[in-house]
Amino acid sequence: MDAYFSPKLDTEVSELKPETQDSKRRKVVQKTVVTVRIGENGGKLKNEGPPSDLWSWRKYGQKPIKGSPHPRGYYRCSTSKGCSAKKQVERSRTDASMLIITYTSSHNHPCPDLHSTNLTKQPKEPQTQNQNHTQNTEERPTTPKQEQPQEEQEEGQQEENQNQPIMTNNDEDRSQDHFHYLQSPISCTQDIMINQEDPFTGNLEKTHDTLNLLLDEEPLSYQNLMTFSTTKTEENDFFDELEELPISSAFTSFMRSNLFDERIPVVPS
DNA sequence: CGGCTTTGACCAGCGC
DNA sequence: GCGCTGGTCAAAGCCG
Repeated sequence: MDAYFSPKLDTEVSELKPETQDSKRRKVVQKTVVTVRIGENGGKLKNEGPPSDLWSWRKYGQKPIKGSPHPRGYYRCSTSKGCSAKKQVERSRTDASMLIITYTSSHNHPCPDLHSTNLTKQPKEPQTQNQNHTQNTEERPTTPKQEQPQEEQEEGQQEENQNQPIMTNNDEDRSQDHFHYLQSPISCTQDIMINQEDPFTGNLEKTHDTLNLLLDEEPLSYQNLMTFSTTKTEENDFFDELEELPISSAFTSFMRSNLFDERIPVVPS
C-alpha cells in the first residue's frame, strides 16, 4: 500500500450490487455497494470538505467489523428529516486503499440542488466541488442498478483492482465527457460522473496541478476531492472513518452512469 | 443555539 | 436455545 501513496486516486467503483443478497443478516433491503479505490493518502478530508455529495450525511454509528481491521461507519441522510437514505462506509480489509460504500434505502426528497445547496445548506461543501460529486446517485438508489454485480465481485474486484490499478480506460474518456455535465446545474437526475483516475494515472505530477486548476475553475470530481486529501496525507487513521464522505457520491453517480457499462457484468451464480 | 461526531448500550437476525 | 455479529438508538461533548 505504501506504494500507492501516490497522488493518484483511483476512484473506481467496483460495483454496485443491487441488493438483496445481503439478506443474510437483516431484512432484505435494497443496497448498492460501491467499491472505491483511493490512494493511500487519499482520504481524510474531514477538515477540508467533507460532504460528499449534495446530500448531507450524518454519522449515527460506527462499529468494528469482524475480520476487518477497519470499523464501519453508519451514515444517515440529514438533508431531510424524513429521509431514510443511509450509507455504510468501510475500508476494504484486504486493501486499505479501497473503500466500500454501501447505500441503503432511497431519499424521500429531491436532491438538494446546487442552488439549494449553495444557498441553504452545504455547510460543508465549500469549494467548487459541488456538483462533481454527484448527485443523482442517491436519488434513486433503489433502482439503480439493475444489472447485478454480485457481492462476490466486490471482493474479487478489490483484489483485481490492486492488480489492475485502473481498468476503466473507457471511463476515462467518458468521465471527461461527463465531467462537463457535472458542471451543469442539473439536478440529481443527471448522469454525472466523475472522472476518475485518468489524469492521475497517467500524470501523477500533473495531478496536483490539475487539481488546483480544477478546484479553482472546475468542479472537483471525486478524484479531485481525493486529491485534496492527498495533498496532505498523513492521517491515514482519520481516513478510515472520514474519507468516505467525499467519495461516496462521486462514485455513486459514477457507477451509475459508466460503471455499469464498463464494469464487468458479473454473473451472479 | 443548532447540528454533527463520538461512544456505549440495546435489539434483532442468523448460524450452530 | 445460545452465542455472535451487525445495525440502530440515545446521551454527551464539541464545533461552527
